[in-house]
Amino acid sequence: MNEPQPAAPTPRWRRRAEARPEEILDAALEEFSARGFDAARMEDIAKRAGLSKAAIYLYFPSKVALLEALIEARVGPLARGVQTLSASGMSDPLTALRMMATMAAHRLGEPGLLAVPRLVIGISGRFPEIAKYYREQVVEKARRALESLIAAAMAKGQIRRADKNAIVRAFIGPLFFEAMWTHVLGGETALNDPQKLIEQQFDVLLAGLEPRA
Amino acid sequence: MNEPQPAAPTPRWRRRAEARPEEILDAALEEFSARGFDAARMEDIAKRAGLSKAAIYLYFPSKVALLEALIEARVGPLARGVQTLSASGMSDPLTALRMMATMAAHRLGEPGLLAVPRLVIGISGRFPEIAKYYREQVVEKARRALESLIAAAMAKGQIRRADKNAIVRAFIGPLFFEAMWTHVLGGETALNDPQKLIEQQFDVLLAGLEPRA
Amino acid sequence: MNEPQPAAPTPRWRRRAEARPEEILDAALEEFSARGFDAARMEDIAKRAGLSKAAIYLYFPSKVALLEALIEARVGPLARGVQTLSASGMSDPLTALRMMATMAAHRLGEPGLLAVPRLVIGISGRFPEIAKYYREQVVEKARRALESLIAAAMAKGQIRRADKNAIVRAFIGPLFFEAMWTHVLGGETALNDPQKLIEQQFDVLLAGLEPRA
Amino acid sequence: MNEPQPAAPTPRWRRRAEARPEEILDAALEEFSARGFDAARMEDIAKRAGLSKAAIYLYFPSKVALLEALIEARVGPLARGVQTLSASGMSDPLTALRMMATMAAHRLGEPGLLAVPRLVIGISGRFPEIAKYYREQVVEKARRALESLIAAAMAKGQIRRADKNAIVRAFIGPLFFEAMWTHVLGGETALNDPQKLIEQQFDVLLAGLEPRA
DNA sequence: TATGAATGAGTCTTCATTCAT
DNA sequence: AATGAATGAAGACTCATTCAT
Repeated sequence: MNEPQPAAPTPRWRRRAEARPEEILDAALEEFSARGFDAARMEDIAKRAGLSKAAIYLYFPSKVALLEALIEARVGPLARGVQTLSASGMSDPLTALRMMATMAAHRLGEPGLLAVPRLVIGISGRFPEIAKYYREQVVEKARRALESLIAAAMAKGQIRRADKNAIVRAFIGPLFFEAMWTHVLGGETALNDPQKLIEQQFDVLLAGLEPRA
Repeated sequence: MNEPQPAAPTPRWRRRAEARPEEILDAALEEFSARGFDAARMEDIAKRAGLSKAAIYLYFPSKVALLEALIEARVGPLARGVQTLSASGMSDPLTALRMMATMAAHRLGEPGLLAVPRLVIGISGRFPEIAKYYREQVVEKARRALESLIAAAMAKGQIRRADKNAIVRAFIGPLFFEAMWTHVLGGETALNDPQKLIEQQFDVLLAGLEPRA
Repeated sequence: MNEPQPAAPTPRWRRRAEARPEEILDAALEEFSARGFDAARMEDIAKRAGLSKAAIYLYFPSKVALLEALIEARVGPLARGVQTLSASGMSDPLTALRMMATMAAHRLGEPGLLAVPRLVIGISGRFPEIAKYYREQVVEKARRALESLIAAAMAKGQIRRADKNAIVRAFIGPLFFEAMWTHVLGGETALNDPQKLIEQQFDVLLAGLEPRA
Repeated sequence: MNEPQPAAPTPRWRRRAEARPEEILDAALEEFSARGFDAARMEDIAKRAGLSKAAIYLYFPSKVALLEALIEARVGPLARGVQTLSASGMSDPLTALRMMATMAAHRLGEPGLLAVPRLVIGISGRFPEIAKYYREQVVEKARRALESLIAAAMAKGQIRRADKNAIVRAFIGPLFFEAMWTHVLGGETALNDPQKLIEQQFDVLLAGLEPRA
């Protein structure tokens, strides 16, 4: 008796249980975003995740731990995405850059796009470690990835030589600013037509980077 | 005898009392920045301002009111500064823009430069009204001021015609990003030589805006 | 085997939890009575109820809510009692009145008899709504019940016709005054022999109401 | 120059100053009545009396002292009034009683009539001493005065012999109840026609006290 | 006499966290 | 795995009272 459950069909409730941490993180992100880390209440997170307050502690030992897990969970995919993208674009870096910008522009419409960065900014005073972690794992990686593309583009003569660092900033900065403006400060602008937005932006940037005659 | 009391002596304690609100706001900004609005304790703010907890309530009726007063107090000068600057630069807009960029770059080194914006970002979820206020009073105004300068530069043929909105973003975005990177996320980069930083940046931007032959 | 669990065991702690609100109300009444609503401390109420301060808030959302719940809880039974009593005495109203007076006289000895009315009087300035509620639910109802009995007694010729309102006052007033005198102002008088007290009182009253020849 | 102000007319400000304590007591009574002793704020009392918070402490050393002074100030006249009244009515006690009832009935309309008693009731739990003082100085004295009158009326054969204590209660009780009902609990009744009210009441009472044939 | 400024002590209320079941 | 109940610790806010002027 008590034979091994053949091929372990993973009863539904178990799958649920396994999904729990993820659900909790989602709920936490929403609450943290809406209220800020300190004002967010564990009880609300629990309710949103469909659990009791106490149940969260079965998965995360504390509120801070929940925050850390949340950041970590959101950081991985992002970082990987950026790297894959840049790696795969090495053959034609300029096109790759343009595609990335286009993708970014399209995603600018998504609410919640900046949820994590905004959260990180909000807590950066209280948890510098987390801010540092985020910088290293996301911003720095993205920066490096972009730098590689730019370096490649220069090497191929697609753009003229200039300070790579400045170019990275010129590339990310405006997008970041636009996103902040829209999603954090509540402004409503050029986003109606993201495609146009990014073209204009890229125009200006690329015009400045055209290989000189 | 009984000469006119020269310029009203104003007993020391009174001057003190009049200076209080400002001292409190300073203390509040420091605490809010360090801990975030919710985690900051009124008692710490009071201590930092050299008062008792209760005394703060003689000047501000609540923690939120303190926050609002703080934002408001910091917003006025900033907005005014930007407008003055842009107004006075209308005769030679391109030079004005370059000067503004230079000034900004130099101030990038100041810690606390982003204290208010960071704070605003942190509370934007909980107090959208404040975020909106900041956007309208600071960011929007700055944006418009820059736009005027840019329009003037175009009109004078100093730079080629292009989407003004995009140019504004291209101007502000990189600086904002750099500041965020440095002061909020704890990165340490090009700031060693702000002069160089801004030159590179401006180079890239202006190259793209050179009037076409 | 496995007989039906007789009458659902309900673990002790659960029964405890269910009894909590009542225990808290008792404790609250005692503290409110002893100190007055404003001077009473939630912590003392909690201690008296055998809970932590915070636990009270699991059952009542605020101090005022606790007060309201308390009044409401004490009002129901009282009102019902009065009405039952008067209804059941309709066949011989005079006797019923005498019985009610006797009962009242006997209860005059109980300390805490006036706890709720005194509390209501004390807060009537600050919470007129509660005072009104108490008047309508208790005093008014009692008044009406007595009036019915008196009307019935008149109809039956047990007492002479006179202003019913005046008779009600003549009936309640002295008892109320005596109770106030004793329990609130700390006087100590005729209460030693409540039976005698009420007889004298009733004598005077009834003599005035004897049907005229 | 600077001659002696002839006959010291007591400069106006001084008279004001002398009137201060009384003004403060008035203000205190109003605030205490409206909010209850504990909820009343010294600042509000001061404002109502036209002084600064701190100035009150020039006249009364503490909030409790203010309360005590208030009670004491209101008690004196009342007690004296009652005694004068009863003393002067000894020649025709029954008429005196009727007059007193009439006066009481007329004053029933005054809001604030019960302000002090209500206040005393409200604080009786916290300051039994004050309650006792009020009982002894006011209620007890009134009681005794009434008892004298009643005794005199009996001696003169104006009313039949009965328990004096009961008669006093029968006399005061209904009036007290009516006043409480109206001014404290917010009911609105027979007060429209106080003359009628008291006649009915007296009718019932006196009918029971008519000398038996 | 009078007051604006200041504060210490206290109270309500909240919330992350624990625990018995 | 899950939760209803409970609490300790903490923080915003209030207010009687004091003091320098």
